[in-house]
Amino acid sequence: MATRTRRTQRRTEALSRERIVEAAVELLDTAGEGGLTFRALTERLATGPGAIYWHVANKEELLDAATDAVVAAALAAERAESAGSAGSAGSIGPAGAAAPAEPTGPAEPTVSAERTEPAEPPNSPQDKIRAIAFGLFDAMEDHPWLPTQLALQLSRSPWGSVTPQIFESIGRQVRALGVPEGHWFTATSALVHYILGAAGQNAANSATARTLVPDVDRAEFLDAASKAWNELDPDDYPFTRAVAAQMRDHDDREQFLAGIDLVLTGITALHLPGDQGCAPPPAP
Amino acid sequence: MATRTRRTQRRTEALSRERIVEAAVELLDTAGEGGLTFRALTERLATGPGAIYWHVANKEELLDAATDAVVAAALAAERAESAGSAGSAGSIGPAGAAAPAEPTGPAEPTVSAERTEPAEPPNSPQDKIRAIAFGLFDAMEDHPWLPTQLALQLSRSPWGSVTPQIFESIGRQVRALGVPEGHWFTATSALVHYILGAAGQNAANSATARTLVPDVDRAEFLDAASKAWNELDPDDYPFTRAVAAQMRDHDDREQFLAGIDLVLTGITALHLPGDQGCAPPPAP
DNA sequence: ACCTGAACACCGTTCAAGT
DNA sequence: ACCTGAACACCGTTCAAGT
Repeated sequence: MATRTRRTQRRTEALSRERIVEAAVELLDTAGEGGLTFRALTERLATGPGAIYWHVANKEELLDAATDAVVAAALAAERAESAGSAGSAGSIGPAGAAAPAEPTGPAEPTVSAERTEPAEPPNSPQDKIRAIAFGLFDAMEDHPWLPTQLALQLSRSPWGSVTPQIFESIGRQVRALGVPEGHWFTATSALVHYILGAAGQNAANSATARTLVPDVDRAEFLDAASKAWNELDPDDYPFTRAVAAQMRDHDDREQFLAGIDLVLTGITALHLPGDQGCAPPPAP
Repeated sequence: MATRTRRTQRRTEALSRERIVEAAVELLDTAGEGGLTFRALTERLATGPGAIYWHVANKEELLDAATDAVVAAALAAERAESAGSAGSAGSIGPAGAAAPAEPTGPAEPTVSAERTEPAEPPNSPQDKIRAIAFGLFDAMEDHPWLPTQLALQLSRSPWGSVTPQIFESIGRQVRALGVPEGHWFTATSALVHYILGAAGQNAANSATARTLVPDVDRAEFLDAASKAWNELDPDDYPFTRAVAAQMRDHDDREQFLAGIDLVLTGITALHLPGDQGCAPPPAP
């Protein structure tokens, strides 16, 4: 709905891997995962399949490149936080996905009561981790195909090109946190897994909501999902049913943030026993 | 390599959804994700495609059912921990995947030094969470296609049939942990995301190792992957390079366990301030 | 109700041929 | 070096027809 620029591509501008990947991303955004076809691609680029195969080995590589580009843009946007230059973000990723200005700040602490953020220094490693996480979170909402492709690529070649990007971004902040080197891998892995999993799940919620009833608010969808959970067998699913209401009423970004803070707490509590070690003490 | 039973299927035994799903799992285990084809399936079951379509709506539903069955078997095996009955596990899942006896116990605490497990009561909620996690971990190693399909289904319909299964298993233990109800959803989500992500990544490592050089030990693969990380641009990937060695030498199960304990620590520290609140205090 | 199997539409990929 | 486009092999799915 958002992407409208550059329709009816003119046959000028020589073909290039970059242009192909760009077209692939637009096609994925517009027509969904099933919409990316070599035929659709050749039409949009006004060429034959052979031309595309000269720049790209196969469809898998094309999908990887598209995933790579979108993730890189999301991470670059976050990196340009306090600095002014937008880096190499531009072009790829529609709408405000790569907007370097404000990282769409985490939902304000509307939290019920108990968790009173203990006045962390702004721009702390924790803050930066949250910003990176929300950058990926937003990218997945803008590109509904991203979670799936990310998961596919992670399953296919876990040490491929995307993982190091995300790993590096988060890992630097884990290091800045003061975590001893022996625990870098574990701590970073935990954060990355949570972020990708939770952000992906949330994006899937939005996507499903959009698909089921294009115009409906996702709140209505969550309501329906919550009802579905409520109709599970009470003997087999007591917990899931009990949590159904909670799921319906939750705010995505708040929930996502709470999960990140949970992992962060685990990291600091387990690996930084000197610092202050424990949970943020309830303000006195 | 393991599955050998019931080859050259006889055309007796009426077709059923269950038999189709079973054949699909075997085909996936044997021939990989690309090997599951309606043509291969009809051959194996000695029917036509129409017969399959009478029992199953389409390929997507078939893949979902296969995923469902394997996950259910893994969770059932864990549930039969202290009890004797194996439940409805049987049949599906080759080799020792669904063996109800010992949950392949988490790697013994070979931990370097500092983390001295504070003598948790055996069969504690923590222990059960670890057992469930390792059950899924093992299932993913036995069925290399499982992480991918799990991720696909999660992206496709996050509140589908598999999620509640896993969510319920973990969630019950989160409740047993004493987490206040308001935090059930966050805590359970964090655990599930970490477990699926980390187990999947590990399974992908093993799978890639097997694919690249069928006979090589996965240690050699990790060595190669570690070298690949070491060849990344030192300016762009200082952290990832620094962690490469650590990745090479790690023990999967130990690393996986450490991550679970990290999230568990976060949960208890953040949500159980009364209990003892903090990280396992170094034994006096 | 359950199964058969030929047929259809579509897809990724190749390759001899052009410039 | 880069592009064309017809052709190939294969796949998921359908459906009229059988029992």
